[in-house]
Amino acid sequence: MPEGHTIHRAARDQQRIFSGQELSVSSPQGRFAEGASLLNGQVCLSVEAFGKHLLYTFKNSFALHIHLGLFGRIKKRKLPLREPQGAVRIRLLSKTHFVDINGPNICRVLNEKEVIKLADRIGPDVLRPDANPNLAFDKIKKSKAPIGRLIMDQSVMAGIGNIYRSEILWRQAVHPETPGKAIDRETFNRIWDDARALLTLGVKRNAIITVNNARPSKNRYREHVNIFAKDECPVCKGTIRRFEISGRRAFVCESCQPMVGRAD
DNA sequence: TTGATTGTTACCGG
DNA sequence: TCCGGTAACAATCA
Repeated sequence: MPEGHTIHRAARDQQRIFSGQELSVSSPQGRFAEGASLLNGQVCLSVEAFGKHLLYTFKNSFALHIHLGLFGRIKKRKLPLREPQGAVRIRLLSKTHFVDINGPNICRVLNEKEVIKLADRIGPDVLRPDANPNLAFDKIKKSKAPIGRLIMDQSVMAGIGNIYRSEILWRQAVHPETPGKAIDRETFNRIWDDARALLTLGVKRNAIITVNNARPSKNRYREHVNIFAKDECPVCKGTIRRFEISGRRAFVCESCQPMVGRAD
């Protein structure tokens, strides 16, 4: 489910309802009971996203670190409380709302030192205004790894997931197997700017939308994409090739995304 | 029951 | 030391 836009949207929503509030923190399945007890009754100072990582900072200087992985979900509801559904690892409750986090890959309490360490290993986040894209370009221009791997490597740049990867490179006419060192600054800027624009739209609409003029949302999470999991290129009508990058499926239109600067 | 999935990390060999 | 590959883990649904 989650790419960067999901986490940023969750952070935005929960910042609004939780910051400055004393939270009740519990672990319905008992699988995070020790962690929950460290945070229970504490005042939440902020809820922030770093790439796909979600960080709740509490007044007692501890922080809750969540990563949803491939399957995790965040559900935010107004009171009254409902029974937890499925694998709820942790439940956060204020006077007005509660949030259930199902099946996260990471759910743990960090001290201040560990928070710094976490922020350090995450690359510039396309959705954060304080991000420095130069850090990403410096790594890309030195790498012979394919650009399709690099833009999804969260230590190079943060926020892009498997769907946005194929979509952004198609929109910018860049072949995913182009070596990083063959990407010039102008091309990188287009990729970065498009990623920022698409993920920003994703936060706003709560959906992955990479086509222009997508229909208005229908109350329901819905994708509007060009080539991801599709067979035909919407522009040239050619066949979309399916292959893998680092074990994740990738899509390319060989005629709209010509390969340049292949290293040999 | 099986397989597929919008993700990350640890570990190992070259 | 730095890669790239593989396995493990997480939960849900068709």
